Amino acid sequence: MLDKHRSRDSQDDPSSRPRFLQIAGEIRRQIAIGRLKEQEILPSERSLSEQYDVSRMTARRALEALETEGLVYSADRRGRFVSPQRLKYNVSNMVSFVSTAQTNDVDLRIEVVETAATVADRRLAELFELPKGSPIIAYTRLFYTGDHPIFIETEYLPADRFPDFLQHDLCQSTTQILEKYYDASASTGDIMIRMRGVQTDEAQLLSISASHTVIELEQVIRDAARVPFCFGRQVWRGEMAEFSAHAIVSPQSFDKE
Amino acid sequence: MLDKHRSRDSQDDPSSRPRFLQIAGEIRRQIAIGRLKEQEILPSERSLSEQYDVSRMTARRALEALETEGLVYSADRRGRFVSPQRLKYNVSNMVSFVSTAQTNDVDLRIEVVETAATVADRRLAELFELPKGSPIIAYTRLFYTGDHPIFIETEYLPADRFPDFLQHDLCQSTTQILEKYYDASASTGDIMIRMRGVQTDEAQLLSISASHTVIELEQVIRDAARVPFCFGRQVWRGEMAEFSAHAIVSPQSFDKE
DNA sequence: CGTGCAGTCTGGTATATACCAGTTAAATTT
DNA sequence: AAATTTAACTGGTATATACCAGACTGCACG
Repeated sequence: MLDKHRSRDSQDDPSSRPRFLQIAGEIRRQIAIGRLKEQEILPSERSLSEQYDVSRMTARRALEALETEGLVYSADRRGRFVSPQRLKYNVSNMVSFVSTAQTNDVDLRIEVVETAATVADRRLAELFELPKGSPIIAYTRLFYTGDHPIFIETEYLPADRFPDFLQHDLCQSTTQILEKYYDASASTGDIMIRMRGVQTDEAQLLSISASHTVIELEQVIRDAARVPFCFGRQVWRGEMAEFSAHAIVSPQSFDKE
Repeated sequence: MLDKHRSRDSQDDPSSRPRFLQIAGEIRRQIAIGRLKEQEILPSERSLSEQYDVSRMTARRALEALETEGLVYSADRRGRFVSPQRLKYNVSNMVSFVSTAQTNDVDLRIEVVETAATVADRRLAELFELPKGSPIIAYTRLFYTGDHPIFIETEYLPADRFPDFLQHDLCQSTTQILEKYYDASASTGDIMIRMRGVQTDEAQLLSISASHTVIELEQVIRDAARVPFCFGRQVWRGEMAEFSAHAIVSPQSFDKE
C-alpha cells in the first residue's frame, strides 16, 4: 500500500518553483503578450486543472495568485476575467477627477448609492472646526469604467455652507457644483493613502470577494482662506488605482505628531 | 413541496457567513481588544483547526484572510505573528523619511542591499534630461523597524553631479548627504503610488510570500531650479504603509496625459 | 413566439489526507 | 558543560472529493 500515487519525482526536480506559481506565470505571460485581453474570460479552474494535469485546487491557487496581484478578477459563479487597465488619478490636480477622466476619454459612470443629512461626529466636527452635532451632508457614490466598479467615494460637507446641496445631480463632478453654485473652490488639501482589508459592504459594492485588499484615500479640501469645506473618503479596488501628486516642499511644516 | 425541509444540523443556520470568515473575525477581534499584541505569535493552523473543530485547510484560510488584510504576517515554518503598527510617511514633507522617523521615535534600521555604478537607460535619461548612457549611481536599501522589514528603496542619481557618492555611509538619510556635501536640496517632487503584486526578489527581501501585494512609490526630486537630481522607487509591505501629502492646487497645470 | 425548466457550467466552501523542509527545543551523547 | 542528535513542531504544497448556489444554454411546451 505504499504506492498510493505514483507521483514519484513529479515535482521534486530542482525546478523547485511551486506548480501553482508556474501556472500563474504561464497565464501572466499570456496576458502580457496579449493572447488574453482586457475583460476577456480566463479558462475555468476545472479546465485549467485538466490542461496542466493538476488538481482543481492547484489550478485555483494559480488563479487566486493572479487575483491578489490584481491582474485578474473573479465574478462570482460566472468566471474569471482579465482586469482592465488602471485609472490614473492626480491628487494634486484637484480640478475634479471626473472632468480629467472625461477629457482623457475614460468611460466613466457614476452611481449614487446613498445620500444623507446627518450631524457631525467628533472627527468631522474637529475637521470642519464646527461644534459637534452640526448638520452635515453626506453622500456615497460608486464609480465605474463601463460596468467595472473602480471605487466608492463618500463625501461630507457642512450643511450650513451648502444649502440644498443634495438637490443637485450627483452623477457629475461635485467639485464643479461646489464651484459654480457655492463659490467654493479647492486651494489646498491634505491627503492620506493606505492599503487595507476590504469591509463586507464595500466588497459587495465593488463586487470583489471578502478578504481582498483595497486602497483607501482620504482628503480634506480647503478653500483659499484655508477653511476646510469638504472631507472625502475613497475606497479603490487596489489593482485599479494609481495615484500621482506634485509635491512642493513647504518652507516650514507645522503639522506634527 | 414549497417547503424544502433542510436539515438544521451543525452550521447551516442562516448566519450563512463562511466558517473561515467567522474564525478570521474571531481572531481579528482578539487582536483589536489587545488579547493578541504586536509581534505576538498566533495559534498554529493545526491548533486552530482543533479549537474550532474545522479542517486544517479551513483554519488556514482564516489565517490567510488575515494575512492578505495585513493584520497578520507569516514567517515561513516558524508561525504567524500579529503585524506591527503602520509607519506614516509624509511625502510632501520631503525632509527625509529617516530623520522624521527618528524624531518620532520609530526604531528604524537600514541595510544596504546593493550599490552599483551603471548607466542611464531610456527612462532615466529622459528623466534626468541627460543623454542615454550617462553614468548613474544606484543603490538599494532595506528599511526595518526592529527586525521587521518595511520597504525596499532603490535610488538613482546622476553620477556627474554627485562624485564619490557611494563613499558615504548609506545607512543614514541620503537626503542629508545630498544637502550637506553636494548642496542639492529638494524643492519639488513628482510622486506616484500604486498597489501591485510583489516580485520574487522583493518578496525575499521583505520576507513575504510570493503572490502578495505591495505598494510601490516612485518619486522624482527636483531642486529649486526644477532640475531633477534623484529618482527613487520604494516597495512597501502594503500593511505597513500610510502615505500622507499636502497638496496645493497649481495656478495652471501644464503636464498632460 | 416567448416562457419556463432542465441540465451543465461556474466559482465558493469544506473536509481529509499526505508529504516536504525548515525551526525549535528537548534529549542524548561527548 | 558543550556539542550533537533527535523528535516534535511549523507553514507550504499538492491531491482527491463532495456539495452548494448562482449563471448560462438550449430544449420543450404552451
